[in-house]
Amino acid sequence: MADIARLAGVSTSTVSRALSHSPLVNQETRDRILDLARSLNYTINIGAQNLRLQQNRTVAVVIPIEQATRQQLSDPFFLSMLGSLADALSAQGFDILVSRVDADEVDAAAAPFDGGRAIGVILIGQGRHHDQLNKMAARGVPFVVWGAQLPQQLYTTVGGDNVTGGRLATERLLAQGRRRIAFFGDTSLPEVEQRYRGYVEALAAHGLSPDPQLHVASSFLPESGGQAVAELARRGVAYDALFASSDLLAMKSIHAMREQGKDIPADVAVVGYDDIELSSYFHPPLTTVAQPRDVAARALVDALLVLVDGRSAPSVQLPTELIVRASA
Amino acid sequence: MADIARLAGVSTSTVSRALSHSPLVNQETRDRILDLARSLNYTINIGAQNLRLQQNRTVAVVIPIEQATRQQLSDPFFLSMLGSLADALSAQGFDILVSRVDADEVDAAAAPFDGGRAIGVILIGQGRHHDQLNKMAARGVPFVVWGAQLPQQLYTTVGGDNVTGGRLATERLLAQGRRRIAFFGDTSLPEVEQRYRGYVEALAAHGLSPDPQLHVASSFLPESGGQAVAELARRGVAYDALFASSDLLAMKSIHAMREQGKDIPADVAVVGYDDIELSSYFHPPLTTVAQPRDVAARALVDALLVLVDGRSAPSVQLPTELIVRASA
DNA sequence: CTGAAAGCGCTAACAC
DNA sequence: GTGTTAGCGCTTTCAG
Repeated sequence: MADIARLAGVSTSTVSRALSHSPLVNQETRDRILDLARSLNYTINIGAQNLRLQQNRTVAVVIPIEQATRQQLSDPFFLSMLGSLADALSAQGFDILVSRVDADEVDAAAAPFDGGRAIGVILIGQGRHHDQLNKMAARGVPFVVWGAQLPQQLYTTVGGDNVTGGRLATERLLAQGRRRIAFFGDTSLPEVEQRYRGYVEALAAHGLSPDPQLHVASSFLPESGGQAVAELARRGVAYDALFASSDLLAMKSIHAMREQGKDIPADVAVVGYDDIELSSYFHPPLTTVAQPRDVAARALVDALLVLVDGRSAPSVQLPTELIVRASA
Repeated sequence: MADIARLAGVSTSTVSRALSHSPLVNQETRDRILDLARSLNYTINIGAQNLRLQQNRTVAVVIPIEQATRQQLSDPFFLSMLGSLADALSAQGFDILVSRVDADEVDAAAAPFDGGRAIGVILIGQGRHHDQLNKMAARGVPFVVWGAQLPQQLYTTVGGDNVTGGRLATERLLAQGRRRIAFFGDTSLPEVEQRYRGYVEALAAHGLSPDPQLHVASSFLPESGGQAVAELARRGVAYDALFASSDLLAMKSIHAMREQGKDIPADVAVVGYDDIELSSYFHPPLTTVAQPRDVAARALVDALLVLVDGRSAPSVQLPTELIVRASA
């Protein structure tokens, strides 16, 4: 900026004003300065500007990962949520700082805020440490999380209606005459737990009670699907349907079942969760519960901005929809 | 920091030194200050620190998208590359600023650097505007791109060996006795063009010349696979194999062909490209060309750091590998 | 319409 | 071992 000032024969104040299109500065001077800036590929140093203005147009997007299992950022659902968030945030002129934290230390997600790097944090996924998030909220970190709404929650969540989602999925399978419905999913995660609740509700509505033998607490590991299918085989339990807590898990499980010679959906009908893009191209095309990613992303951003504004933002539960395809 | 200084009864200099674990400051004072900082959830304001230190630990990761088609950030390959980059950059202590630019204005990728937000830029995908990238390089923007190496290139690329990849894929199909091999891909993209070259080379080695009727310049649109398959049908061309320039495209195409009653691989053998995670779970499991994402991510980061250091970084071409599965 | 000066939060000589 | 001071790049009163 000093360079430009010198070249234009004005002070840095004038350059600053010109660059911010202040009407105070002479039209001609302004044009000269803007031209100069353009030709030098000059851009305002945002760090310094932020410092001076005490403002910030950066939002941190944080993804909790299972450190223990060294899981890669790989579930297409999370990734596409990131894409939708990128859209929503860019549209509002925010920069996006992406980071990952250990799912067992989600409170580390506050770092970009504490360090003044971001005005707030969006967490894609809630992990199992509700208490850590509550503490973060208590000490005033503005953040919202994509996840389930829990009792005594001090923070704002945006999430799908997991109970209904689980119920819809299970009802679909029941409607097809299936009675031995396996459930794959780690119920220590609140979202999965709620989907499981929907599953139990649907069973109950048909006078059935869940068979614990049919529940495999498969985690989000690379090999999870295969392992879960193998586990059922080891237990020697019969099943004619599967409700998997994510599409990725459903696809891996279908692959494993196919290797056991099972036909999908004839032998085992399958419903997944998330409606990732590839679900419709999978074979058989996957029946699944759709979560509205774009709406969710906008809701997350809106809620965060409300929080940053010092107001309180209510949690949002978005409707889920059963997408019926060939797998069930 | 001033608050802590006051509470600790010292000057901000001492606080600054204590926080950076300087041995200059008295052990006892230091512990008192660190405790205080912890209890206040204080973290250094990195913006201010960067300003003062004239340093920066942020790298911009930029993804070119086809604005015209409003394409979402959806190809799992790009997303998982982002994941690998996040790993590689975090490991080196860098923050990641993610943004998307219009593929027709890739030079906008320089913005985070120009604005002092990032020390350099990693572009995931090269787009079709080689010239814009060359100009960016010429004016000293430190950046590396995941993409193809081109003649007269002033910038650094890291990419797979696309020609070999294309050759391997095509050879596999030829080895299975296929002779009418369709190629789906937008050859205006350098990487795809090179894969096409490998395809042509492999054909030539078998005394075949490429039939232009078999080439569909399908873009990376959501519906691309279906459209490409429909286009072949419209042209009335017979084919017994398909080489798709991405796994996503391959999967969509397989889905479309299956709807036409074709059996994969009996009627049409298919090879994809990228080896995304779901390829092995697809039905049939996809034969594809693997690109080493983790190695690539590390190479991209390493090259960028060399550039930031003011040295010049050679382009890197990583080996590709044919992963044989059931689809071909 | 423009410039001088102060200060955002931080660090590093330099002094003591 | 600690404090004083200046300054990173920017904006904005306040004076002209």
